[in-house]
Amino acid sequence: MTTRTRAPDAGSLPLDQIIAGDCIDVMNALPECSVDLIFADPPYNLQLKGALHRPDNSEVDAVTDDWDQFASFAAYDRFTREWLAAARRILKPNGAIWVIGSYHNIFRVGASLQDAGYWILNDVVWRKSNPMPNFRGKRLTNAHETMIWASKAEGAKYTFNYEALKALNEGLQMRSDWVIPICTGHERLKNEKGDKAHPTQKPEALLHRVLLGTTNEGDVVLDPFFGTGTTGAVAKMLGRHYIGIEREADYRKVAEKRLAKVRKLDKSALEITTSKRAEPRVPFGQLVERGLLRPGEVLVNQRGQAAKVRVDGSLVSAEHRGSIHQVGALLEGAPSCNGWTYWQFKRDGQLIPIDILRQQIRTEMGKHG
Amino acid sequence: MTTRTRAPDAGSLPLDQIIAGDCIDVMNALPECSVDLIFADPPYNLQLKGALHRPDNSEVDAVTDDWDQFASFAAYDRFTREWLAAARRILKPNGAIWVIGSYHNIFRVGASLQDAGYWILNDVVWRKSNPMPNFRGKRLTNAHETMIWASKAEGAKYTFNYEALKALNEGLQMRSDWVIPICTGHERLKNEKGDKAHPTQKPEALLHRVLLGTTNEGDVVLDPFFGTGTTGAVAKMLGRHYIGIEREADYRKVAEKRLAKVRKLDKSALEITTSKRAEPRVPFGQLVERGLLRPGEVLVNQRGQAAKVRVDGSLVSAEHRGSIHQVGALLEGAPSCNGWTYWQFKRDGQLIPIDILRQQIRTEMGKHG
DNA sequence: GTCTAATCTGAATCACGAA
DNA sequence: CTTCGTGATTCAGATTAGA
Repeated sequence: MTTRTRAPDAGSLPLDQIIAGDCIDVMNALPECSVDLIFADPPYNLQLKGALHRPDNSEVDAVTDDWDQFASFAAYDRFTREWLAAARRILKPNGAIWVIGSYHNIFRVGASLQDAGYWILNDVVWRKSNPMPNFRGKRLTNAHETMIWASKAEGAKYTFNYEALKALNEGLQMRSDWVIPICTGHERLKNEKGDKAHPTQKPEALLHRVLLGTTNEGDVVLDPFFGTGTTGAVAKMLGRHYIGIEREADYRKVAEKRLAKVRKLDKSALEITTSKRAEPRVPFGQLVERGLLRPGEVLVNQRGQAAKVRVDGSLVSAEHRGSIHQVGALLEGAPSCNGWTYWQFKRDGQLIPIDILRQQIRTEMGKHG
Repeated sequence: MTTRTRAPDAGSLPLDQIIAGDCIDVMNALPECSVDLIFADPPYNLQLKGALHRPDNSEVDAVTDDWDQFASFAAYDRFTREWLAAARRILKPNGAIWVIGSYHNIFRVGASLQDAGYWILNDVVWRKSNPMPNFRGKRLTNAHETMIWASKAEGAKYTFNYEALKALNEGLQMRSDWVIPICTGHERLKNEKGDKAHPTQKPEALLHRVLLGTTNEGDVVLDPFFGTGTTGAVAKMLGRHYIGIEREADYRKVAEKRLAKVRKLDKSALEITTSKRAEPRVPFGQLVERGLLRPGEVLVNQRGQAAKVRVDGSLVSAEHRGSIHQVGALLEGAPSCNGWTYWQFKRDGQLIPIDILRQQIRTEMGKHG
């Protein structure tokens, strides 16, 4: 494995290498119809303004790198259309592309994909199990990113390993929403100073699922925004060839080092057993939203004390207000209380524990909560 | 409640009604800057080809209605830009919009929203607990739809009931991924023949969360693609005004019947948990004026550092002077500090947070109007 | 060493009213 | 329009420090 310092001659394919340079120039120098899959994590164009502090006054280390700065939506669109066109030229007729983004850029990317002639197969939601909260309480926690999976054209015979993904999902068809933690801990690459080497390193689990599901062993996977090489690392591990393109020398250096350590897995090791998930948490408010309890309805405890359900899923008793757990604890003078087993509601003259309703919701959610 | 057969005169706002007609014409006839929220479920432009059968050979009842047919992406974009512009004109400056869609149309809608000057606040994923499987095994189960929440412009003061949504999620910040079942069972409206009255009826739980989180009681909510009136039903229940626009007489008829049955929830059920931000401001000096704290009295922080209260409500420590917030920030070397939660005073040997005194004043203010 | 508590951090379009 | 002061606001998980 070596890093090339200039684009390769047309006709040859620089397998398992990182190529230095602008991805549009480099892709334009590669032979057409030669690549099986492209995975792209382009700049998101975040348009951040001032600094942001956590409630404890620490400062959030935001993405303020030059490569994420664009003068306007029009400039971002131009850039997007150019790299998407270059990518489409080098894709084999039955090749496919994945692009990941957030609400800042993904709508522009998706529209440009369609305009360029790609055919969208699915959009996939990466649901983060541990996202950064919204510290100021001004919006919803931005807890997901979106990936678009598209074939080169309508009617193309793209690769889809249906059974492999089904096995990965405990025998159930793989859905379009994937729960995966963000990249932290040992997996997160550090530079010499001990800081994160790249501000937006993606988890290997994400690429694992993408490559397992939409490429075959020996396929060529190209990543035009290679960064620290997650795509290459997972490709190598899974026995796929990779081609990385990266402008920044610092990122290339980290990626080279990373890739040198990766070994291809043997087939038996690729089969993973997934641990059984804990029962999904059901917020009490969902019973109200779903009409299982009416706002204004009265719950009672064992001693006959009553509390009224409010429209936001909080309770009000004669003296207290709060969650089902808080009001229960206050009525009992206890430090805590499991509201699910504490409260009952009335149906047809019968008192029924509200936990019955939670079980009902969990059944509906199946394994996908 | 009556159905109007033509657009209303400019200047008047037809509250709690369903208006017959094309949504662009009708919106253009409404007064500008008059609506608090728009919820839109536009045609998805599904581009379905042949019939689809389940493994048991039964046929899937697909969306093949005329209103979902567009000649091209360009035609769909034209339509989208027009209704988004009409919608933006009638929005109040601090109004907001929600649009729901799937990967077929949502990228075009999102890009058009941004181009029209709307400012995206979040994209929200509706994760279906019970989606239709992919019968052919050719793609991932399409298990979600995407909603975009956007303000009329960057910097606008949109409505966001942070604490109410947090309560609905049992005390945790509401995330951008919502697990809600699709609309089935008794909630799913049927026509005279017993078939579903509308092919894409949305669940009330979805609208419950949207309206609770981003409107206030008495707000005006407009739905330009009203269908069978889910937006109106939830709005009425939650004490919001609705305006529905719908072209198809069959849908209007079903919606009229549905809305006639809906009752507004009673006042106590409608109360939501509110943010401290909404509470009246209490200057620290009032504690001194009212004799809750004596001038000369000493406050201490967690680390035992002291500061003396002066007659004008300012503090003096060994090295700093200023407001409770300024002295706290200086002692911590922090960019800011909430003095109310930072300082404590002593009573009967006990250390008590000064915020208790502010709450006391607020309670008194409440009693006196 | 072992268990517990404190600390740190992640693609973030993150305040607002008075003067 | 800008400037200024008040004061509201976080979840999961990994790592480090302490008992």
